[in-house]
Amino acid sequence: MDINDLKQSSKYSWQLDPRGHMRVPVVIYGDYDLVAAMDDKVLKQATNVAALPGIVTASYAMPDAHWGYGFPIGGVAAFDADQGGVVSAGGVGFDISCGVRTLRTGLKVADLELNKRILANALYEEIPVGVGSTGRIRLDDAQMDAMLAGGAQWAVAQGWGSAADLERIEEHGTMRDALPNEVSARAKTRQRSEMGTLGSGNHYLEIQEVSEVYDQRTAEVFGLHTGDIVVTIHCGSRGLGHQIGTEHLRDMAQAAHRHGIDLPDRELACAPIHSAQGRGYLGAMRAAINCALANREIITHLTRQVFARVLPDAQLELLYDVSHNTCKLEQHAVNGEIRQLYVHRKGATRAFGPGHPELPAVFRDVGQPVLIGGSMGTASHVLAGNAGNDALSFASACHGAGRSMSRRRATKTWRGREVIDELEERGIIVRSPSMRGIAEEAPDAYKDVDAVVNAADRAGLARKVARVIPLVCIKG
DNA sequence: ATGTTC
Repeated sequence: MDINDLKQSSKYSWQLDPRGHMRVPVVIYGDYDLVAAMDDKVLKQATNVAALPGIVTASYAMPDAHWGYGFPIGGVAAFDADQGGVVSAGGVGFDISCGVRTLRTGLKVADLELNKRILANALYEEIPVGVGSTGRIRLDDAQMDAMLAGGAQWAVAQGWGSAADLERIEEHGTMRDALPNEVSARAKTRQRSEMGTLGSGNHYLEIQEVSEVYDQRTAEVFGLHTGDIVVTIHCGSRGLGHQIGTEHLRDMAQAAHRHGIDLPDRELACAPIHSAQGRGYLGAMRAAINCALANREIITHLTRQVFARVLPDAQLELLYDVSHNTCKLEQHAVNGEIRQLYVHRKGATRAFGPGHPELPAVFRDVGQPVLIGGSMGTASHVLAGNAGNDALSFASACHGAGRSMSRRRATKTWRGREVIDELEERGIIVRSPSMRGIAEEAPDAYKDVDAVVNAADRAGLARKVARVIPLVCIKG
């Protein structure tokens, strides 16, 4: 984008003041190079979001932002229901509650040396991955509704997970106020056999090594040390979330006029929070959040079974589980006044700072773990929510590296096999059913995750704690 | 992201 259109509001933020239909400014976080390299559509889409009814403070874009459906991916926007505020299916995205969880293993790099390939093969064997993949679990109607209401707590109660994990999951494992009855039969049918599956696209399961620690005190609280082996799982709500997104985008676009909402872009389809349609979407979306939380818990269970067989000394303990495609009702201070706001984070991670009452006691002093997944073959990062970020981004940070090249262009640029061979030479084992998927996900189709994370850190959104590098990647 | 143009 032409960065000259923006005024630099701090060393790592850029602002567009309200004009035209905008009700609030746009604020984009990043250094000069990151913001200048962003597609024009990021600014256009963030500007459109700034025009939606009931938006509060600003329409934000994180340092990894790129253009998406309606809202930018990497977008954060909060709405006040009592001031005509809206909820937007496009503001959450198709992969509802897509997110990341990281597990500590108690292993060091040397423990993996002999078994790395065996482990990679066993994980690839046991964890269903790829488009349309199904698992061994089948849910009947009653079980489906219980899952959609209970999330990871439900999974644990079924024996697929560990009760100790629950406090280390956002919402303590269960998204409240989910409405399974608002989820269509078609969405439920699509999900019936997909519990405990990774999916495709940018989803993955990685075995990683902690390569650097930046914040010793926080890393100690998180239980991370240089040379530690961790497992990170990135996936979402599979066919169910996608179906809910598809249906509600369509319905919201059709009904916007009836609600008196003038959409600057049809893709920004939304409905008043105080409307049957808004309530219906929120209920279904929360059910999809539970689906994603249950899904990641089940995949964790499968992962533990594989480790128990291959490396019985390992103890997989959850560090934390974060979602980065959600709309959540949260309390935020706006100009000194506490307000209840519906915060959309689309490709943005919640990053509650120290002392936040939602956090489990273990993180109370240091802030929430903010898990940033890199692209395949590159580093990932663990950050911690910063005091004061409430005023910067409704306590949000980036979610990953962010694409810099379209999937289509990536498939014309790389062959999957070559990408895998190159990674293999660097000691990274990749297993995937889709060579096209691998080409789409080639490391260079993404921004530099280290630059993105540095910008988030320096902008004050979240602070760097540790960097991890991949050893094994099971890719969708 | 996605039973990958339902």
